[in-house]
Amino acid sequence: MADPIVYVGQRIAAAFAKVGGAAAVGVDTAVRASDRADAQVNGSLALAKAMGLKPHEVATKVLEVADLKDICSDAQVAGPGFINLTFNNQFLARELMSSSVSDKLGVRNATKPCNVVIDYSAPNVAKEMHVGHLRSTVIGDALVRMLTFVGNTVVRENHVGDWGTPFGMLIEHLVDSGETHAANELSVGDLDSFYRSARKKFDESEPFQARARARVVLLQSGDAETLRLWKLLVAESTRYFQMIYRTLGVLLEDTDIMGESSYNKLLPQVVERLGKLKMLTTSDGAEVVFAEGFVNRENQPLPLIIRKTDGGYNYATSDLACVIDRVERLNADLLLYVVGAPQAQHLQMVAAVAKQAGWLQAPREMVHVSFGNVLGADKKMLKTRSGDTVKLDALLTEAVERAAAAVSEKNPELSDAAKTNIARIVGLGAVKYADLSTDRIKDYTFDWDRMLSFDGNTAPYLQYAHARICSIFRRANIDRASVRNFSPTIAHPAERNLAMRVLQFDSALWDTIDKYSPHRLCTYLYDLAANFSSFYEQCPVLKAETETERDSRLMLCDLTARVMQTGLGVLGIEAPEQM
RNA sequence: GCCCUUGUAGCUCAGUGGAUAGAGCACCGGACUUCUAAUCCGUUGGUCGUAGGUUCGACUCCUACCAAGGGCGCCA
Repeated sequence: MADPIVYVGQRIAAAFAKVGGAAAVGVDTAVRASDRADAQVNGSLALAKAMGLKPHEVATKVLEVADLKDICSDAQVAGPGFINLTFNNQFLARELMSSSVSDKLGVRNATKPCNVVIDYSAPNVAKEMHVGHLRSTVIGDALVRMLTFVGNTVVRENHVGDWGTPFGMLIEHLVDSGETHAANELSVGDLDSFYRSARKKFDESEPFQARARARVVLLQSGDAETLRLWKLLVAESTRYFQMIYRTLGVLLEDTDIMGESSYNKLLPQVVERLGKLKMLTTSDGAEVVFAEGFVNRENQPLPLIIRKTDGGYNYATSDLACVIDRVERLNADLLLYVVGAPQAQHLQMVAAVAKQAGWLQAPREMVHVSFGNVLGADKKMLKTRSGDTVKLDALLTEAVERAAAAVSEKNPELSDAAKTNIARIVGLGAVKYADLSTDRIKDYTFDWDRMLSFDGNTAPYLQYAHARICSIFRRANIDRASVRNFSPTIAHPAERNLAMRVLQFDSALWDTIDKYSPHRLCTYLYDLAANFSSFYEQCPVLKAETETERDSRLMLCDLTARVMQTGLGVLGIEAPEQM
């Protein structure tokens, strides 16, 4: 356990228990980072109230009892009864060592590793991926990496929209266009025009509508020729998705696709099982479940529609099938849904019904990792100048182009190959980081200049800090791995700030995981970069006063770089060695 | 109409019931013969939407209201 704050927390909690006895139960004895010392403890005020004593007295007693000699150089009561703790430098050095030689840089493994199924990305077949898919894909990818990093088994599921009524019209349009021509159109990535043409025909031509409807029936009844045409559409789209995922550098693969169609066989079972449980009600000709606590406009109970009046299933049925499949086939303990905020009520209803049916029993749980929209400068949904949705591949291309211009300007000596690679890493990193670094629940404003800026809470700033460290080792021709056993000595304040920050990686990552909020790790990494930049200005490494100091700083630099690289890594962002 | 989310500096955003609410941008002023100045250091800037309540203590929890966005029966 590397984080000094977590470490001292155990001793403080023990001291509180000793002082307060039964009164200390339920009192928040948490140790927190402080701007007045290294850490502060506020629990004395609450405990004093419970015991009818003065907070200052309680704090004093806690300090008398607490065993802090080996880790704190200073511990005192301040203000009304706060305890301020200052760690001694030997303790910090020891913790840095343990972090440096640990394969996970001091990050604790999950106490109970579990099976996590993450549902994310979810583009639609025969439709372009746009900025709306960016958030789900990028946030989902970061969660996959973080949860895997701490020892969980993670299953990626890409719930692609590959089924339903639109496929009637898409298949008929495919027939009209001719398969070869359609395949060409789809393979150049111009999926939207294919979809729009189909839609246009559907809206304008009644005979076409009739054909489309008949085709849906054929598709659902498993007609071989129809399925063949459908698979053609799916295959072209899958190739396109994979191209985007590779460009974006996310972990999703073809084999992660579990489209809506995958659950077809389970749908009748959902109805059957709900029927047996006597949960189904017929309402306006549809078979529905009334989950408690949900009402419609007229304040009447709001149903979850399992089977439509026409006998077809809809997305609620398929989402329930998903729950069953993930729990019973994949043995999922935790089901994450990285899905936009508008789906909140739907997912709540699905969860409520799944629980009521006994398919989702505690401690298994379903969590909606909800997120807001990407906005343009006008505060409305991000659109192109002509008012169209922004295509994801165009957005990524522009990001890399903009980064390339910046790289050429700032570091013209780099080889063309290096420039190309760095531009790719910086451009994609900027886009991903902009998405990850604000609280996912909120909408965020998309702004090229800000995300590619080298100042502030941006990917390039963090990547630059990492590149500078690499540069130190490259200049001096020192092997990074060779300094990892060096014993650090903490002397300079900037050195100390950096050390403290490095040691907080564990708690920052866990805090991020507990809340499924990548922006918390971003904030930490930004602070780390800022602490490093400050250190870099004030503390010469290669020209340190003594060899001991030099070795110590080399060790601290290497550890900082590894935390940065690993931290960015679990966010799905690369850290180049040169910029 | 009911429900959900959001509201913090001019702008973009952090903020775990705790002490004096923090960054970045912008503005203004400094620091390159130096391990990458793509950086650093400093100044200026606040009714935490409004009003109550709970609490030793509230940006944080509760209630009401205001504003913005979203959801509310057979699309997904």
